[in-house]
Amino acid sequence: MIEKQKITIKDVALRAGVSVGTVSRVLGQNATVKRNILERVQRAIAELDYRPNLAARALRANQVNVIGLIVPDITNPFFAQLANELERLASDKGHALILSSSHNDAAHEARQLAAILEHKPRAVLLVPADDKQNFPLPKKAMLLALDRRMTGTPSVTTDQGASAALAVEHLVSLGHQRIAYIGGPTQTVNAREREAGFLDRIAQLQGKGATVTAEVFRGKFDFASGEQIAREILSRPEPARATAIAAASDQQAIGAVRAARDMGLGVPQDISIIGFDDIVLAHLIVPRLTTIRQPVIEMAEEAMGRIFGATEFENDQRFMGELVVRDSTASPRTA
Amino acid sequence: MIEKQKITIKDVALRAGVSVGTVSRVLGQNATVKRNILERVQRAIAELDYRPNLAARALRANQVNVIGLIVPDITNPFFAQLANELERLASDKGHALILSSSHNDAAHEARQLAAILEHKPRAVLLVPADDKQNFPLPKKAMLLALDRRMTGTPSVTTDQGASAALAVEHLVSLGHQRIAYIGGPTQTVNAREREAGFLDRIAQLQGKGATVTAEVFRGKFDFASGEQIAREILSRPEPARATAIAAASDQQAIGAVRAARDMGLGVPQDISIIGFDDIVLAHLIVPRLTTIRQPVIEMAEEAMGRIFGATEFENDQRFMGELVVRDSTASPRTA
DNA sequence: TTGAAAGCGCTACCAT
DNA sequence: ATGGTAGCGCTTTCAA
Repeated sequence: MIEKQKITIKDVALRAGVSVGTVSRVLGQNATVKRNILERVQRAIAELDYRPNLAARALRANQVNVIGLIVPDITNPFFAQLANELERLASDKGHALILSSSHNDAAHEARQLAAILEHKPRAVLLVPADDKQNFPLPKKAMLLALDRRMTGTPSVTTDQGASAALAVEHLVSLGHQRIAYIGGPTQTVNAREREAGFLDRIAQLQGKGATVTAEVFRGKFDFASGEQIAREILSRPEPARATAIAAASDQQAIGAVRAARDMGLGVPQDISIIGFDDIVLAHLIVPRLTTIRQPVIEMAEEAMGRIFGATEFENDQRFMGELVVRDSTASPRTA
Repeated sequence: MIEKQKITIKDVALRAGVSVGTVSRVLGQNATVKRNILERVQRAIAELDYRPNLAARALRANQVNVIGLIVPDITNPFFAQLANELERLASDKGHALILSSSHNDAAHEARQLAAILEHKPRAVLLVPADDKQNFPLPKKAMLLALDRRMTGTPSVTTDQGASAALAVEHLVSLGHQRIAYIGGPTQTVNAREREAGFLDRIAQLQGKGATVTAEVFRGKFDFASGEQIAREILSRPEPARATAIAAASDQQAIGAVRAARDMGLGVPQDISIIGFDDIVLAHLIVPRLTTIRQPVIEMAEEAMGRIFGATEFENDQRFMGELVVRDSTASPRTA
């Protein structure tokens, strides 16, 4: 144990033979300080191993080098990856990341946000549980919705509908005509937008004379939901059964793969399965999962770029998803 | 946008017709305040919706209601689950969680720790990348090693060796005699302790006349490492090939399952595979993974219990792992 | 039991 | 360009 930090700006000023104001100026950006004084102060700082007291700065500036992040569930691999990228970028900028989970509960989320706001963060990144904000927006602290849009708040997201349409195109190009869609909880915008985008594209193709049909099932975004719903889908008698399952998340898709295997069905021989997100696990499971990739890194960089003002973008920035074809989709046997 | 918070203790004092000192006393624990005054102040607080300024408190107390958490990698499902539990418990106690990732880099970890310490957290929980601490310990801030032991620092961990031995017992009881062990990176204590515990139990059984043997391979804790090493193990000609693979992490084990399947080998018919950790995914993959569960929730509760002083434990608290038998292990065909 | 006031460490303003 | 100093909001003495 070394002894507690107690070196203040005063000690530095004393050693450098200048006033505290001068030391503060050296510390700050716009150092209008003479060269020799500057060096003297910097030497004193180094020699004393002086670290500025963040609490004092926070009190003075009413702002602290912290970024808040609220995700629905950090054990969701997609959000873990997002948090990972954000932490890395924040750390590069000398900012700490305060993490909390809303568990997809809007009331809890509001409480978490209020708690984080009391720490006077530079900004708060929120993956909203509900797209209709149910809390007063902070004036000074910057709030940015991430991955899911929220009314009245700027956002950085993937275009859910257009991305989901890619799944339709892939399956149809493979020859699938009966598709089951496993949607997410309808209170999340993303679940709704993905579903709408999916169905719209189906309808569009039908309008062009295609014989494709889609049936919608809904659950949560997690593994268990996907497994359970897929079991229901696959227990139908063969001729009427869907030949492909499109899921609103990779977790659901992985659950669906498990259900198929449990029921003795081969993926993709007996049933094609496509996910959404492209979590790391997607290319590690058996079979490797075809999915729609959300550009996590780009989204994280865009969000941080906005916070640190390096960029001046429109309020709602949407990225495009990308189809990643792997081994869980193929043409239906009867095609 | 509502307007910025500006209600201070002064406003409350004014409205309640008391001094700021009295308001502060009401706010604190040991409120030696007359009943009617107390109520008056509390009413003023409620009416004004006063929230104490955390930065000012932090400056005064040199301490803030924040818990630091440094994990090697938040995208590792085990650490995500740990972070999730910790965040929940911290939130219950009115503390925020500052998260950062060391990426298993001791130097980076030291920097992250220093950065977090500057925020004057109530405590820092560390899953150390290296068991030999390479940074000065803070005096006042409480440092607690979690999941992995570290010399000179109190810790809350699972007994790695004894838990790994459970895997040996399970496989041997199934009749396996040639076992391959996929270890983790030897710079982490847990990898070493698991491996040592595993091999010690093997040696012990050999001493009793058992014909069991183990061969050790080493990689990282991740999916890819497990897959790659399993591929090597399984590419040996059949008679000499191991009939069971024990991995140092569930991620490795899942990678191994993928390798086996890719090579046309059935799990557990052709090869038994057992993991370590019991991440959520373990019971969702195909086949459901037999593994050794680490008691994440208990560990998180123990850690938080110590931080909040509810408990007075020995310096190094070790929990026992638990064998969870699922579908990825069976008797070898030749047994 | 309550009020008054010092002071935590820092930044920014006003003098010089 | 530099020094001196007020004051951010709070807790905790010290008096009364």
